[in-house]
Amino acid sequence: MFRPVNSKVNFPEIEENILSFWQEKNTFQKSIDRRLGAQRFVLYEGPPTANGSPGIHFAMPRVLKDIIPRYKAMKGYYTPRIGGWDTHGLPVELEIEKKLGFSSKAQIEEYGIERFNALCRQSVQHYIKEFEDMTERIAFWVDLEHAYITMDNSYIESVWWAIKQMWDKGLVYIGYRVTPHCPRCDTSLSSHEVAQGYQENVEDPSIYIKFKVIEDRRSVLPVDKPAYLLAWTTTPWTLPGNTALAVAEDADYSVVETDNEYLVLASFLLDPVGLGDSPVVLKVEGSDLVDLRYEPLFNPHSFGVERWRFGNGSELLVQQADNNLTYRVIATDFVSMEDGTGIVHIAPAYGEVDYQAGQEQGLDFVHTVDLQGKLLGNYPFSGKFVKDADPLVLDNLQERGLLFRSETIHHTYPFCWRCEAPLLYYAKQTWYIRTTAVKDRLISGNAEINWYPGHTKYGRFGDWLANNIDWAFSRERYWGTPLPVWQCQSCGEYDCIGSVEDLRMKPGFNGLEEPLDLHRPFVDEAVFNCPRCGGKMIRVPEVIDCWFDSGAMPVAQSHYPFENDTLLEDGRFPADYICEAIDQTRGWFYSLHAISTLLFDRPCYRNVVSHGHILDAKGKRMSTSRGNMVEPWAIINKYGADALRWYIYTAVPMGNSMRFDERDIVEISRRLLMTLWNVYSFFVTYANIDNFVPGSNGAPSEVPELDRWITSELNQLIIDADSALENYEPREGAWKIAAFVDELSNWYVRRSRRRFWKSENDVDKLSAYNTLYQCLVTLSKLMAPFTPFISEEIYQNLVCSVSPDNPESVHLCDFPVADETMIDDRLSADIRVTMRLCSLGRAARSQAGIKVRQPLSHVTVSLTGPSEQRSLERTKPQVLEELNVKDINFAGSTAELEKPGYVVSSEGNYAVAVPTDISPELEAEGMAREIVHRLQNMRRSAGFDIADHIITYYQGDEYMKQIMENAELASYIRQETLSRELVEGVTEDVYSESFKLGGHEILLGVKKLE
RNA sequence: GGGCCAUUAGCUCAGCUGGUUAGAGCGCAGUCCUGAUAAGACUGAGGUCUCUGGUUCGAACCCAGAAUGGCCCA
Repeated sequence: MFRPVNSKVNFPEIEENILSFWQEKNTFQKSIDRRLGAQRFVLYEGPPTANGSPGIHFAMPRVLKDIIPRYKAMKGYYTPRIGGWDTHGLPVELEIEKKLGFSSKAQIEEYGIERFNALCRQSVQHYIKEFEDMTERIAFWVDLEHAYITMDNSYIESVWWAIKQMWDKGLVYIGYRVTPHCPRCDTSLSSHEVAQGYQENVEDPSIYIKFKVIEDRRSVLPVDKPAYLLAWTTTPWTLPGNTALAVAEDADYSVVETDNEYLVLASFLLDPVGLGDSPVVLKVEGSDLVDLRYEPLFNPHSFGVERWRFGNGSELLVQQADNNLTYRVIATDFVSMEDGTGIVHIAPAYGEVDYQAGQEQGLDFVHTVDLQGKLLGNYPFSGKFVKDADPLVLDNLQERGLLFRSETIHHTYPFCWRCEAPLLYYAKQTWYIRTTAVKDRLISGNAEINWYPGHTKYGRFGDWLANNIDWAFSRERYWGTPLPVWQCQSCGEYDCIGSVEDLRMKPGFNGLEEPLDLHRPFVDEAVFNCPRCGGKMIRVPEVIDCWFDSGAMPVAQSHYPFENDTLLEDGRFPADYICEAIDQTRGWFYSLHAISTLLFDRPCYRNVVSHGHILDAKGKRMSTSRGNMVEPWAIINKYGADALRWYIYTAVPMGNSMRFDERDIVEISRRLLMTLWNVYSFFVTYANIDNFVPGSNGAPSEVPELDRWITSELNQLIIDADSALENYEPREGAWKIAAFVDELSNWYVRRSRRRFWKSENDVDKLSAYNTLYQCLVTLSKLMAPFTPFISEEIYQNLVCSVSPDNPESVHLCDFPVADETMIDDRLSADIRVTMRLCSLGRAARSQAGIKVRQPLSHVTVSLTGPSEQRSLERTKPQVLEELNVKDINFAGSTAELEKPGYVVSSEGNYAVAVPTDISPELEAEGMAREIVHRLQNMRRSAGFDIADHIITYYQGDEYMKQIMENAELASYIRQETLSRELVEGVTEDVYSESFKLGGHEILLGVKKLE
């Protein structure tokens, strides 16, 4: 006996029970252990940032991650998978700052880094708990007990090791990076923060400045008067940092003559600049101006400021003082012809594109502003805040006759979202990793990776690699992996530390206390002696980019190489599969790839799925401020995790963004899960009545057609689902499964119902039971990776409850293997024709207004050709029954069908005609069926069990009496309604209802037999 | 401002290598079927395949540009 199943089902409740079952049986661990020794299939878990409560964005990648290893485990792979948590970084710090009401780094230092970091640690620990609950509830099977945590000492130590490897290869260096910097908070802002602080209509100076061309180098320009290049800027304070002027190579420039000088600017901009009426003495191309040299407005050497020059990558080399310093004109592709003069002032320290140009063209680099936004050196405006210095710069230039024009402009400018100080684009000292040194290998390694969707490979990711720049990986913050670099206070020597042991063994080491915590401020106390000069080595203040943390997980999760030193040989590296949202292309997908290539010269993942983001039902990005976040718990508690999982697999093609609409989940629950559940509950109900025991009897010599058909479909489904998952296309597999469930319910079961409830226990009935049983059990296995809960529930009851020899969980089963000999394409085609004709027949009936319950003598059909006619001949009984007709006639053409007395329905080359005249005999038969229908409903209303036998009472007019007394019809009615007899006269003590059927009154009563 | 992706019925999505009249589900209106079904069947209404050009005998599909939305960079 199977456990009885109610057709009413509460999925969340079932799922909770299954979760306890898995926990009790340790099923996840067993699913791994049973494959010990088999080939590994490795998932790398991209660690979620444990900051804030898990939203639906958290559930999505995890569901997509889960399905593949579950499938692989069933396919025989050994699939241990380790969870992980990203715990460092600015978002965590910001949350604590908010809590403490801080708005600057100074406040953090005042409060104490130790206390501050303790709060950060506490915060992520709190959230990890919430994330774990959600992970478990959606059945993402991953080892949370041994999850790697990026803030653990062992993790940090591996990260140090990785950095040291790169250091030893000469791939770590100090350079500058231009970042949006808040001079008041003394910190860089992330792009997200910058985006929050844009203000429109900000007033700024708009000035045109003259740069004097060096006489002996201006062969292209007339020489009788001094010549000036005219440039434009809205940030006069950056002018002391100017080291080049840029032109557009293919643009036209004009040389304009005024009283005592020549001015050079883009021809297109003569009018807007106010020189439209001045005589143009010469026209040149931008390329003609390239390499012209000009005098700096402010020679840094005259104002006590250092001059540097770009070397390799972002490296900067100090330059000798030069009182005759000149700069040159360069060509770049970012010179705008929409405003300004077509000649762009370049200050590599104060702009991203400026900086890049500096790097690419080996320009000079002059830094004239400190981190608080005050000008350095001994300029007339030194010590002033940049915005206050602007007018003084203008005065100075005016005095020297170098200011052509000065006005104001209103534009959009970014401000600090916390303190509203104007942000400065500012080159800061930053530690770099020279990823460009392995650029070719990054690109060739990418060729070995399979991307889903495929376009990302040479699109978004490939482009990113092709334009690779060195990785600025240091951060001037507190809660992060400390950069393991120490510097000598005396001679400036640097040393990189690759392990805790390494540090402790340093001569003169002191200061790292137990219990060990490698975070600031504790690590900052570690000091040792300089190997070169014996001076005191102290750690540099930076921590590292948390993307480096997560990108180092292939080694750091195993504390490699301090433990697990066979990692690279034993199959745990590289990963077979990783999966995250598309924004990780330049995030984790890149940091993994870069670090792996730098350390091991090879990629660390073979297959990567990048999925799109979840948007709200209107297609807008979800955000707390918009108030359109979807709370995953609410969805799960209402519909269950299986429904949510299925939705995530099927809603959109991989990589597209997904509009989340709760109504779609409702539909999945109803259309797929409930349909499946009802098939299952139907099976159990009748199987229990008949005491069906699975596999109790061999197949009948001739397997009935319907059973062969659904078995054929089932085996095809196995192939389809298998290949879909093999190809990382869960959506394809899910669709095929859904289509099968639909066929199973709405054709196989619908057509087979009578076989299950007929009273004889013949081979046909047994075949039906065996077939439906096979379908349900196989489905539970096929669906196990997709919908682990309902699969388990069905498997437990259908398999475990009756045969304890089988694996104790569906997740410990092998993935089904198709028996291709059972696939019968001809039969599939036959049934397709049958379904089509039944559909048309029903349509024709509907048009004619004749209920299906009313038998008809025949239908006439027209088909494409002889093969389809043979199809129909083979499945004729199905059509007769489904359409409730006595016979089928064939017509040569559709035209033949259209004769009087028929209603035709057609589609393509198919047509079905039903006759509209109905004989009294057929009408009586129809009436009998009508009565059966009413009695069945009454049985249900009266609360009888399906198998209860009854006595039926009736009272009606002469016509009704004739029907009830007609031997054949009465026998039919008795059989259908399990009535022992039909008795005329309805007594008070029975359940009764009256009906008017086809103009005839009848009162019916039913009474259960004891 | 640049790159990638998307845009097909009121909604969510299919639509193969360019080839007959562009499909499904939901929703809506109606009819029917049903002792597994909270389901199902049938009919109907609903389409400028985002727009504008181009290529082609033929374009939802290929090309160019634009718009809108998303992501990533500036």
